[in-house]
Amino acid sequence: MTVRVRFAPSPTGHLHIGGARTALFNYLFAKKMGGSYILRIEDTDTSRNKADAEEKLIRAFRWLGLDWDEGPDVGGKYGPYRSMERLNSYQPYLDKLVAEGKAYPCFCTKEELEAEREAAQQKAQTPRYSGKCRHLSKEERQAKIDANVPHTIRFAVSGNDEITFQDHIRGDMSFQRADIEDFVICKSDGVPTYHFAVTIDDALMEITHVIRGEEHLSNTPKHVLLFEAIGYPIPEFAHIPLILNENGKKLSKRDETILQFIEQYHDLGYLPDAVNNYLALLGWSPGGEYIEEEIFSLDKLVELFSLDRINKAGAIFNQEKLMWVNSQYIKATELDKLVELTKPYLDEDAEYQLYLKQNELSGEQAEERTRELVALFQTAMYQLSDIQSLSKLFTVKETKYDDEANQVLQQEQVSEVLASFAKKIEELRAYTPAEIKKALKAVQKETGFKGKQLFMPIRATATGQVHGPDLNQTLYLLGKEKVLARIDHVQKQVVS
RNA sequence: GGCCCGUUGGUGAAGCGGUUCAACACACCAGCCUUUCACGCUGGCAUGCAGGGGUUCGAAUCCCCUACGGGUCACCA
Repeated sequence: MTVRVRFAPSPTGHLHIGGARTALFNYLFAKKMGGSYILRIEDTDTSRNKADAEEKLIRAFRWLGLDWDEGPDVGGKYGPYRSMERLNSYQPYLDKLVAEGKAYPCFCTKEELEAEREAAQQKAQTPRYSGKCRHLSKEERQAKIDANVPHTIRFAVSGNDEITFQDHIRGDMSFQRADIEDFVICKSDGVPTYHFAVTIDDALMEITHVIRGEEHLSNTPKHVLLFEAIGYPIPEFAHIPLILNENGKKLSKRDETILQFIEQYHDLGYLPDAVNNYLALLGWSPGGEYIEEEIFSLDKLVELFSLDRINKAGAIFNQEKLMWVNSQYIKATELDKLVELTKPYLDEDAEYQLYLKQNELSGEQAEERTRELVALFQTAMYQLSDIQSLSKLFTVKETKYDDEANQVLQQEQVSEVLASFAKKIEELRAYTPAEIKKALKAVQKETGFKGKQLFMPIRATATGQVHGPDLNQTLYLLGKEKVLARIDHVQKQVVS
């Protein structure tokens, strides 16, 4: 049997990290098993569908590199891959279930149902459908249908036994049939509900494994019932634990304490494999010899993945760890590639553009400067967009001296070191990192100060901070004029 | 509230009845490297595995109860 899995989102907005992680697990499993990974759009909630949502979803997935074998845009033998284009597939099953008495029309209005629900809740009872339309006589039914009374179709759940199924992650699951109400499988506008659409779709598309979020665990008995009713084999299930926010709650799309859309990570300069890598580790971990590693390429993840190593408990999303994973990928990226990826952030940065202009850098020189910057900050970037704040070190006109810097500038050797250094760089025939290094050496010789006593005053003076990238390179990129001006400023203002 | 699911450090997690079982990673702290900084490296960080009962010669690992957390109870998916 060939494995066939699917990710079946509804097109209601951006792809979020939970969906991406579910899709990733499906993808990894399919690839690992040599099976097919299918993208299917469940758009039966016509009122909530957003026009460009599918397009955004697809763009985000393409960026992540989770390509599907069958889907709305690439087609496939089991198409179409949008529920609303599959209406013809659902109808015969609906008719059959009604004809067999396994489903029936329900004429209750939303208002009636709502009232019943509220009444039940007031009495602290579990709200559930009364089943009143189930017992309508043939004649009553026909009369209402002839009178065009709007109706839904409900699935008739009867019996007292248990519904059981196997979950790859949780083991044996069982639910009481009596606890499941007669649920709606077709809405009054003739569109099937999600429950009906997914099961028919999964059945007809010959899906072998349903890997989805834990929020669907309690829906699963309904699906099992439907598979049985239409006489199709029941797929295997794997309900993966939820991704939680830092308060341990299920992510809500309105939750703004956390960046939860893939697009946001794209925009901030995350590398797709870093996102995949981190997401894979949320709720899953490789066993065996790889247990002490954390960085895995997509191919490696495919190789290592298995459903039984998925955790049971929900996982709190930790943005810091994602950032760290991303930084590992940035460090491992070849400079040429990294420059290419980072350049857009500098291109859109007004301050950097101004800096290039003021330093009369254009064309190849500008490219070279960009490259130098990226190289300098490669180990400091956690996100590619960090280049914008990092590069302020060079582009900002007036530097602010922070407390630590001011403290350094109180030291008594500062004035002497600065004076010597200013003189030395004035004498330089070329203002390059290599020459600056020599000048620093010369200052050491002349003043006798070295190490922190030598470098700190200069770094603090030139940048206003005591932390930063390589000093030679920093001084070089700052430009001679700026460095001299700041030395002058410090000599006059801060010291004394 | 009913029904499900879960509970190892701040976070992700390893562990799947017994030779250090409380790995590893993020974060944090300390030190080293670097004539400065960062990267990196090294070390520290749960006397205990939600709590209480069992089972067993022996339990984080099996069973039960309690507590807590989460999911779900729509003509949403």
